Amino acid sequence: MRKSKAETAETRRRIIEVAAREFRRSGIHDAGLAEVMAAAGLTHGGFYRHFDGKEKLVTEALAAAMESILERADMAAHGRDGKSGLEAIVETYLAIDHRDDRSGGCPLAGLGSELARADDENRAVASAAIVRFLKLLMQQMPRRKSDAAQSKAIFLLSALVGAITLSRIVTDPELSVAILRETKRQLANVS
Amino acid sequence: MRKSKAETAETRRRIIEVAAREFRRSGIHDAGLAEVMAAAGLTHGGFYRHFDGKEKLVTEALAAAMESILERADMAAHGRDGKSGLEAIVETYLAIDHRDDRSGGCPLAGLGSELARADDENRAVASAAIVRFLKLLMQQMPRRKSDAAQSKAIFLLSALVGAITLSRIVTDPELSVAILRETKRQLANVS
DNA sequence: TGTACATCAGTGAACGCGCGTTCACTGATGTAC
DNA sequence: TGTACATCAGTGAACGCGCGTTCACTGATGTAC
Repeated sequence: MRKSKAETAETRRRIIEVAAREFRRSGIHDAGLAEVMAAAGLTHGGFYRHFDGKEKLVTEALAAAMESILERADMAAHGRDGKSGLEAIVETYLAIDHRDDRSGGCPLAGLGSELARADDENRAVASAAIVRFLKLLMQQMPRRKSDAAQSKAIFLLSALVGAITLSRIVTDPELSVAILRETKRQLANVS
Repeated sequence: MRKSKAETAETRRRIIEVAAREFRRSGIHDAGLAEVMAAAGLTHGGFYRHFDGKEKLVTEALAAAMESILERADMAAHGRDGKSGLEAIVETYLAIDHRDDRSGGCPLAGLGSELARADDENRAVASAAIVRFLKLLMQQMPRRKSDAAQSKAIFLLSALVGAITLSRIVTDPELSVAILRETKRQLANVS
């Protein structure tokens, strides 16, 4: 049954990718290893050939999820048409598609309160991603190195994460879209 | 061992109060019933004399936690000195004390991503509280019944919830306080 | 290049633990007369 | 008001289930010569 090195690396990559989705979809605790391994097309027993334990997988999956979100925000900022980079990022982030795509969405929103209780290593990974997100936002601003730019970036990210979180909690569909729409509208004045 | 009706009601109330703290401290899933009951000075077996199951307790605890936060925001808005009602609420909410008090803090921040995955009943309870929070914020505004007021209230709440969540995730203490400070600063311009 | 052996990815059963839930029991409270 | 019985809050043991982890085993890959 032994697999080639290339296949092993590919399998490991696939487990991380699948886990990143499952953790965001069901929460870190509620996504079981057997479930993740099955989604990767494997049985649960083989998990420990790739990772030392669930926590290690969480760390890698979190990093991968943040990477993909940052990439998406970066692409939005560059592929804009007429809009400013900030507007493009905000519109992408506060899209209904993002609200409805828990599995593929931003981990800061999808796992926010769980991350706040995570161990130092996972919080450090999330922290690094937050810093990169803030830098990405600042790069879209005219006076990008000023304290004011950092202040605005922090504010923006807080509003983005809070709005997606609230829009997912709320049971009234109209209020849910209003949260996204009005947060977008107000942020247009800020940036 | 039977207790008087008054004692029974008091015990039930205490279980809810303790649970509201434990759920926020450890997360809904990670706070066990035995742990909650022990914190209430009881053994776990008696739990089912008061509630049909864990989910029912979660609903009541969530309602109680939201109630207490709304009350605190309301008090802040009234007990202000010189500041506007909005400023007072924002300062109370974005205080370092609030960031550090997960057990007693706002459930929207402390349980946000878990609530987004909760069942309809619990999301409905959270929703009702969100609506009340928005109304409370709108009451502090000059043109309190306008669409613009609702828009600002939504924006404010998103930023508040997002900022506390992020400030709890971040491992760099300076960045953590900066998130609270700068969100406060930017909100001063909005309101 | 070919061969013999070691390595190790993956399987599936089993283990151990924690947690929600159930249950028989106790004895004080509540109620019917 | 007093008495006899029913009710039920709380206890602590036990159950059942899910989940993370371990383990013996298989057989293909990698490596030493």
